[in-house]
Amino acid sequence: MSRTTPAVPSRSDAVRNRRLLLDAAARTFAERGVEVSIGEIAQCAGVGKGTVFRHFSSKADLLAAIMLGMLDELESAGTALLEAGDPALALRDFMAAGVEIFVRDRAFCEVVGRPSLQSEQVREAIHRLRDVAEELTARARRQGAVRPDVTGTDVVLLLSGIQHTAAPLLVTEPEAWRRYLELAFDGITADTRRSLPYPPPRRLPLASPDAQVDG
Amino acid sequence: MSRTTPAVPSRSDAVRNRRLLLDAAARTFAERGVEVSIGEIAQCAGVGKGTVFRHFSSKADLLAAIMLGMLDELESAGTALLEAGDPALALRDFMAAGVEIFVRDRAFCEVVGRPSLQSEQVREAIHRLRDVAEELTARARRQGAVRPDVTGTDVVLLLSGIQHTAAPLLVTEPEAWRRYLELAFDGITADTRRSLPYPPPRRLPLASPDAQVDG
DNA sequence: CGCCAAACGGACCGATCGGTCACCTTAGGT
DNA sequence: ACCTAAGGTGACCGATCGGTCCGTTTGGCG
Repeated sequence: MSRTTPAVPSRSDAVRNRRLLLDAAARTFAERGVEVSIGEIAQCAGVGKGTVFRHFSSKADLLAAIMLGMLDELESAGTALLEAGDPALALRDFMAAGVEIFVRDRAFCEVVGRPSLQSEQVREAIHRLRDVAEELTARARRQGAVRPDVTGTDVVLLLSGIQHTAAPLLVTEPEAWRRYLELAFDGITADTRRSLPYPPPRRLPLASPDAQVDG
Repeated sequence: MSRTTPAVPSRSDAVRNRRLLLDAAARTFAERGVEVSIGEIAQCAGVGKGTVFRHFSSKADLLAAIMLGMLDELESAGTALLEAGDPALALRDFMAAGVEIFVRDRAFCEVVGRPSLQSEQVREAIHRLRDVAEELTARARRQGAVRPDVTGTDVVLLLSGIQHTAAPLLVTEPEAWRRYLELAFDGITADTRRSLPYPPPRRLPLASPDAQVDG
């Protein structure tokens, strides 16, 4: 039973500020994860902290609004791909679109990976996404392109797994996830064996030297 | 330049409390991640909060001590497997051991996945682990068991990826990671195709209904 | 036993966070 | 131009955290 503030206000300054807030929050959450403070988001949007809570009843509410937007977007992409000619390629494209969202958005990873951060609506959106993945997978399976025991749930779960595989490389090799998507896809498909499309990373990148525990 | 308190104190109560603290911290970190408070760890160990900081100069120091222990353990397991008869099986067993650590320890996942939580020693331990994985992989590759362009870095990165793939299923199906380990291993190996050893999950588990953002 | 350095413990500090509220500004209809 | 309700704002609150400090306890040696 999440308390949601009225969808879109009427006054012009209110709609403008709501837009600014959503943009700022999306950017900030994506870059630094769910731990960014409301104050920082407000400052980034150029409004006062109180304004945030006028538009969103809580931080979780703001976060959910943004997560829902991306989940719906991915679901739409998946639905569109159901009409594509090549079922296997469609499934692969869907997975690529999914991993790209994970890669670009740190908060997205955290929310998907931690159920305690998920509102009821987010959970429902994830399940809808699973359903679309199920259809895409079934279509590819009927064509014999994927192993018979691979499900849409597998596919959705793999999105997060692929992102986390490539995560340590993101700073130095932002496209490395393509390598692991290919590897996972090769694990999913039956007999297609081709060389990986991305060169192997030479080393684990040494990240920033600070070792703080706090956020 | 991490400030580390003297390894092991002399007085009997001090050694006992240090042991209690390490055990309590390992358990608590494993179950609830790096965000557990020092106060809670102290209470769980049956000592005062000040005692924690007598033994470890900071929370990061305590965390690093525990992470180092597990990293060293895994490295030893990998080194031992270098002597095993079947190189491919040895690599697979190493990966299984690695994923099991990830699965059992939430803080371990968080530290490996977030460089800002890694002390210099932890980073070094991860690199040593990478080296061992490299040797294991090279051995399997020489035997023709893995694709020629798969590296030890790939293997280490996949450990985290596999864990995160199975993470949402952990509550209902604690052994599900074996399915994704097999899938990843099939992606790594050349032509070995066998049916997955774990049945596909029927649904995404619906987790606890709370949606708090705070720790 | 008696002593004292080492260890213990918890009140305390400063910082930070999400969220509230009472006061002020302003959009926009008349 | 004016009025009013909706919107904006930042000081403020309570909770929590990592870390400190100093008065108290205790292990173990002479």
